[in-house]
Amino acid sequence: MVTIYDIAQHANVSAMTVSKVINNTGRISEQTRKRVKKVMEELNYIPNSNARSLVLQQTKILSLLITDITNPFYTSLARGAEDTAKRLGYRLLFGNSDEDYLKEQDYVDMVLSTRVDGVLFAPAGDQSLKNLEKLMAHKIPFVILDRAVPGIESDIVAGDSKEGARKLVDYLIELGHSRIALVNGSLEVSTARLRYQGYAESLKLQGIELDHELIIQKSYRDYKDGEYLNQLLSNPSPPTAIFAANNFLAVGVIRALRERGIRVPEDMSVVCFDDLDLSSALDPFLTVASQPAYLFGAMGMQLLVERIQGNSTPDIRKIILPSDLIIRSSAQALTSEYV
Amino acid sequence: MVTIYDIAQHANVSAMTVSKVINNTGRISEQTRKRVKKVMEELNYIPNSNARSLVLQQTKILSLLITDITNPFYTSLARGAEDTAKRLGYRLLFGNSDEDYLKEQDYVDMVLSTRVDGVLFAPAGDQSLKNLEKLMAHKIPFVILDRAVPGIESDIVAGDSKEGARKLVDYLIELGHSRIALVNGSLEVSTARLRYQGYAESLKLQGIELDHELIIQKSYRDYKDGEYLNQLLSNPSPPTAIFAANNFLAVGVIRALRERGIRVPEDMSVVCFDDLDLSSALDPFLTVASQPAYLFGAMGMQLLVERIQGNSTPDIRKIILPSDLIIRSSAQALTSEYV
DNA sequence: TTGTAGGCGTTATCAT
DNA sequence: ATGATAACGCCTACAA
Repeated sequence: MVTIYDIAQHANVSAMTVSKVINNTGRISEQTRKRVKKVMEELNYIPNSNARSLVLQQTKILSLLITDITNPFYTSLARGAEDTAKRLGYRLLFGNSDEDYLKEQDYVDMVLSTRVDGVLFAPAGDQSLKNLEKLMAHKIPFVILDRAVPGIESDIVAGDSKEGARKLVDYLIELGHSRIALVNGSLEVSTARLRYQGYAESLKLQGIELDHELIIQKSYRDYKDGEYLNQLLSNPSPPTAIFAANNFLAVGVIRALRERGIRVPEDMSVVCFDDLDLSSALDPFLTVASQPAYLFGAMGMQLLVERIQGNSTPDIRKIILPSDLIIRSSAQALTSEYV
Repeated sequence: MVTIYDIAQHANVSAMTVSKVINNTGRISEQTRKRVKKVMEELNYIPNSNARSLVLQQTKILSLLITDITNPFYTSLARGAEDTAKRLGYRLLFGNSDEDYLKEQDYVDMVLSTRVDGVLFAPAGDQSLKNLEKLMAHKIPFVILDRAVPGIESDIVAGDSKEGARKLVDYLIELGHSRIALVNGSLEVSTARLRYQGYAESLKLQGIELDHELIIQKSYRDYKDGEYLNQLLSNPSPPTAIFAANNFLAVGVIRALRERGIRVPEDMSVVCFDDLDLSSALDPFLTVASQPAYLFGAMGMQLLVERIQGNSTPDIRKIILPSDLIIRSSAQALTSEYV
């Protein structure tokens, strides 16, 4: 491998001079600068950033931890993070936790050994607490994305889950629904709790009693199996609408409904959190509370880098991004016969 | 930061002994091993992989370069790559080229300075040649994904684009279509060329003359604007079916058709390469040639690591993965009135 | 079984 | 304007 010494030798200067040319630091004559640059070209020299990291005590590597790149929400988020990282001169290390805080832990160890300059962290859930604490113990700056973790005070970019849920449920109520089921993520996850709260508040404000029989807990990733629908449907007074707490769950719900011969929205209205991007472009069907996923990543990355580079320690910043109610056709007014 | 020396000191041994404990190398008494491990725990020691990389001359970092993580095809591919990399003990550096070989070049430079052990490379197109050559010049092993690049002989995992295209067009012909348009990617990209060839061959075998007026060139990413449809539709003998060379293009085609009040499949049949995953789960609409995207990533990663770790230099391996014709409802038989 | 010396490629500091 | 030296944290080779 060609090193800085090779360049130095070929250019008849010291390694130090080469280093200065590379980093535009210190004073060197235009003449030698030219000569050195020429040699670097000829020898195809590329500085070894590991060696650099070692002495500089910074890697210019950031890491992005999400639960599943396969979910369009995180996919856009990742894109925002990557674009911004690149723009700011950072490389991006990447990992999926699969909503599993143990996988997350492995990843945190990886990240620590890499000595990344910071982490963009979309936690699996409350159990991520110890993983985050580990990061703190090692003084690795991080910004939390999407899900707050009780016990952790840090910069965060999240959506307004409660408000979004409220909009969705309000909308269903406007359409005349009162038996509204909630297919939710695990309550170990802040967004699921908030979406539940929004759901409950909305019902309460409209004077609709909350029926725990209409509430299902899943993991955000468990969308294949629609078994839980049986519980909902066998209810003496079954729901006429379902609020799915995220896009995956909604897809699962709709598929399961169709398997049972239940049409959406004719027989059952369905709404959810998070959009489906391409799907929605193809077929504007799902009524959703859409979150600006790209911004989550982009702003999170921005905050992270600011914190890393900030000489002072500014106050903790919490950015709450609103969601948009996008009304399409998966929910419809309850026809009088059902009322 | 706590280093190997701190551990050594606290455990009353030399740094070397600690190193041996960490790497399970050389012989050390169970007693000191225990003691050292205990100290490492207490001090929260995590080895610095940069320092390690420097002396070992390997980083245990691989990189994945794709054109757009936002495309479900690459998203699944990325997932396969990540899972496999993790399983094999590698970290993954990540980048989007946006079908732009200049962005790709930036990324290659990044990758070189990181001294990654290898690269999983989904090229933007034929112009990626020089980027690949740069990798070769620096002796960085790589595996090409999805798109072959003329002039480069390397391990590759790709789909059978020609065959897939043929299946799709054969299917359309079976349905009675003969005026079949092709909305293709740039011919600077191997898959676009092969899909064109498959299209042409299929037509020829069925005795249908190829009409260049029915062929559109786009970039695989240009799917927003449906302007090109006008050319197709104003044809004196307009197409009754459209073969879109990838999922993005298909979405663009369908949206543009709908904007013009043209129904799919009633007024126009549409098929394409690559599936839409979640979309298709929600609404099995598009008839596609589906490629095993996850496998592209997983197998590619496997090949890459084998090449990196392989003591010998085995022959170049070319893996061609078949695509599946998935018949749904976006294409239908041509009714007699149009024949 | 354990330790010493030297080096991986770079840069900060301080001379010259 | 340029260079010598030491250091970043770790590991290989060799010695004890």
